[in-house]
Amino acid sequence: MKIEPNYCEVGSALDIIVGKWKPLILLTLIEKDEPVRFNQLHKSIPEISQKVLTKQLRELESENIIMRQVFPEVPPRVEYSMTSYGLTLFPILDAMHKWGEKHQQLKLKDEKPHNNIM
Amino acid sequence: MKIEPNYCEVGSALDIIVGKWKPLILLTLIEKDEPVRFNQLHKSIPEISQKVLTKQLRELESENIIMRQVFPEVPPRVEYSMTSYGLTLFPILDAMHKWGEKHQQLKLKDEKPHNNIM
DNA sequence: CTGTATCCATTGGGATACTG
DNA sequence: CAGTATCCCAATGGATACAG
Repeated sequence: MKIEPNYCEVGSALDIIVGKWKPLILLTLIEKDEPVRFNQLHKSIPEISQKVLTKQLRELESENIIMRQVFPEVPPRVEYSMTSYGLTLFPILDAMHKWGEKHQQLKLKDEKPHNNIM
Repeated sequence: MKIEPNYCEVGSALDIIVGKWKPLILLTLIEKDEPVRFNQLHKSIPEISQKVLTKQLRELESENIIMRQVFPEVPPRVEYSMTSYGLTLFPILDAMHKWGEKHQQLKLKDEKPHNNIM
């Protein structure tokens, strides 16, 4: 284990990923593997409000994790996609995903069968 | 890439790690590799207030990521250590650390040499 | 030494309505 | 379609003082 807390860089990755919907946004973009329109993104994650979706996209964009392409058409079209730099985050997302899967399964296993009356 | 956004578990890992000082706390405990007293922890991370340190420790403990051992002595002694479950987070922290290192170095490279007058 | 208890400022995110 | 603009709330974290 060669991690030096006093020279810790974990924060920089975390800062980028953290945001209630950012992992989901990133995973969606990674999975589709092609530019995705704003509205598609919103449909993939309906629980998020437009304001927040826009904000998190802007933040990811400003970190150069995702790309925003505007097509001067009517109606307007804006497409988002991962940058190659953004894709370097994949090992992190993947590690978290794998961990989460296991963790979540354990949680489910621990749950009592729902045979309680009432 | 086998990540399904609609069945996304990334959040569960993230929820545990997120907290302004949690990564640092975890890395410290992992690095020392032995029980660490509250005060030692505080000295390792002096910028954190007692209140917040306590709170983040409590949260990690309630997720079973770290262990809290109280020794009924005077003056009181309380030692914290990683649980074996907590250690399963290591691949995630490690992935983030490696990414951060690279990322940070790039940032440093991009900086201008500080030879500007004033 | 290892905490609580208060009080406070900032932020993140949600609901809703409006716009080019 | 792809956003802004407001208003609002809850949660996070910081400063400080106190306690067993």
